[in-house]
Amino acid sequence: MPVGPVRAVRGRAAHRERGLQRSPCLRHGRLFALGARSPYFPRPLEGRKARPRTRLEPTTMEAKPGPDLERMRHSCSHVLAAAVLKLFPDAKLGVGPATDTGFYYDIQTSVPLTTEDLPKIEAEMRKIRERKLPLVRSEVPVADAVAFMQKTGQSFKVELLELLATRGSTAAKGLEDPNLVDAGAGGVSSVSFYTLGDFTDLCRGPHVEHTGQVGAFKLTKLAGAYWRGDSRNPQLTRVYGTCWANEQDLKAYLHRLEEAEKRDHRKLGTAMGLFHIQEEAPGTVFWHPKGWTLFRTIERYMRSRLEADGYAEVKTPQLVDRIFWEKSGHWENYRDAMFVARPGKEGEEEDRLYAIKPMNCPGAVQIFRQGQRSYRELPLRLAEFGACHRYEPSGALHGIMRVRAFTQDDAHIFCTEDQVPAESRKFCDLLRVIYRDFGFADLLVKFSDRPEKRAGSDETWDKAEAALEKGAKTAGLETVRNPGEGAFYGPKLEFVLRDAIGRDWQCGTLQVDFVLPDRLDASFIGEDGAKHRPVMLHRAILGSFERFIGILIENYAGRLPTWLSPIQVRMVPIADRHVDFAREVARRLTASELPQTDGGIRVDVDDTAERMQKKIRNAQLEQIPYMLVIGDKEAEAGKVAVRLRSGRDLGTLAVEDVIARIRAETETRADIVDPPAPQQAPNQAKAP
RNA sequence: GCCGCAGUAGCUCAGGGGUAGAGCAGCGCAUUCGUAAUGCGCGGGUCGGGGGUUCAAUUCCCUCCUGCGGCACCA
Repeated sequence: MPVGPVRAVRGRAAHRERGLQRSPCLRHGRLFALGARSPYFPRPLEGRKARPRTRLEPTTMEAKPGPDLERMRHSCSHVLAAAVLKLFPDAKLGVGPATDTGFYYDIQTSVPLTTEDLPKIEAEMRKIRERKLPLVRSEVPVADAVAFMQKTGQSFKVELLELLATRGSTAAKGLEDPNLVDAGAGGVSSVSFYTLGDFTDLCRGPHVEHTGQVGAFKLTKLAGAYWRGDSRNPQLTRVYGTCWANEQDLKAYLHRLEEAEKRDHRKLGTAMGLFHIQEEAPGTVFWHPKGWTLFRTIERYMRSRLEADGYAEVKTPQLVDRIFWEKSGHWENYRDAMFVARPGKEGEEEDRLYAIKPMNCPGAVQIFRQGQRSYRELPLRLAEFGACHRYEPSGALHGIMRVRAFTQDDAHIFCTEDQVPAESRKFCDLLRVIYRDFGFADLLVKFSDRPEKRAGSDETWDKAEAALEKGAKTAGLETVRNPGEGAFYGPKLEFVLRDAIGRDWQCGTLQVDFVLPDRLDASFIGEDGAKHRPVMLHRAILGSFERFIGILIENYAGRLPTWLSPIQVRMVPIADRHVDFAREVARRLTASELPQTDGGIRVDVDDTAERMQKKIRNAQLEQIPYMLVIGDKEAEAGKVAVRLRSGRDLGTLAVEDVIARIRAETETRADIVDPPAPQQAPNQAKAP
């Protein structure tokens, strides 16, 4: 029942619900509003075609909720509220809008709601639906509305009414209601009520005619939600529900949820033997051999791309005196989120307090500051696979996606102001190539400009924004404006990629920084012989390795492309007498030099006492791209029978041919010989 | 951090005030097999930690930890 949206909930892309919620770097509400006009890359990059990808979603329904479905869901939230009020007469209502897949209502009760209440509420809702109660709209003067809500004890509604009366909008936390821009600064003089039986709610509407038109629904979960999205406010109980035109659609939706769950990187990652997390180290990852192989493969790849693009790699200390962080400004802003460390000796005189680095940039500045820099050295690109620690709030932790220790593919480019556009462009080009190599074709770029609270003069910001914009433009990027969301020190581009099931993940960033060089006194000698401040570009492409690997796992549902697979080939000897030959083939594969690898093709031998069928089954379950079967025929001919994880049989090949295939495949970083079968049309960037 | 839920074998899960169970995995033996599960046998648990109630707690209560779903946060 949004009187005015408390959050921007107008977007409708299917990915919103699950995608953004799992994409912790996004300002949710903000992107929702932007989702409607996503300028994905206007044209495909030359060279390689986007890989076809499997796609679970969406049904037509979910892709295009349409006004009817949305209206129905909105009405369903009123039915929910009416049911709750019947069961809990003292309940105070907050807001209850429709969402992408259903609705919710924020409710405060004297006795907290529990999941056991949900079936009771559902039953009550069904009764209301059966009674086909009309939803009747009425226009009410604000004063009367306030009086009514006061009388019925609906204090949150009173608060909303007061906001409407004074501001004409209920928008919270700077989220403006696009539908109310014309309301002007003044407030409204009357509001609309909707009455459903003996339940009357403040609401803008529209609604279905009667409750019998509400479709198949199910209450799905309970969660706390701060009133008006502000953690200083009391927390209400948010009852979530999903609602569909009919039972079939509801079932289909629940099924899709299950399917998406199967991609969960926490489940898959553990099952694939990549990593684990345990209680004693919350929010930090134990990388197992296979997971670390994947990590290193990505790192090696990134390193080669960066080197080719003129970056030099550095490594800066983990542990730096607190004083340093005070200088950089981090202590002041992020002290609560920083880990600190003291020497273990107790009672010693020296009692310096160190902090584990939460970011790499101040360290990079120190390297820049050593000796005297010349303009001839610029742009100086310093890359660091920096391991950072941040004490993230416990509730934010999520598998390896949101952790307290992570490794960024970070780099800092020191340059002149004039060089910013060219450097931006160069970076955007690199980023696109890299995303493409990982199989992501869809990209959304946000341009976050000056925030209200900022450092630097307006002229500086004009320059910085213009430079960044020019860079984006020359890189051929279309951007969505993300007003007021820049860093306090400068504007940023934010790169959001879309995965195989349509979820968005913000990964890359490019930030222009005029502040830190000044704070940490970085300078270079210009052509004119005078000292100048460099501009600093902060940039990352993957974001964090941990999170990006999580995204890869979910995107590919564990079925990583060959170049990324920790094990690329599984030798399957049919009987014990074939093991020796299998081992020999494995040695030859290992000895073959693949691009981007340390040790050639990654292969292992299944020499267990299992039957060949079982070995193949195991290899399938492990999603190993190549299975090389060896029996009497192969051993005799010195060849191998090649099976792909798609189930395709390539027949019997010479070992050299297999090596050549895998080499070609890893060079192009695509599954050439074993393309995943698209379940539906390849993912298209839809303009909702 | 806040609200709700959960924690039982390596994994998935059942059970329940009176010495804990299945499937898979593991180990052993047999089998040596032609493209997604060979058979038989064996071992395995402070029932997340601490405290309380009780003759007796894995089960009930309190508390802490961790995880899950949201909210808030995300340099």
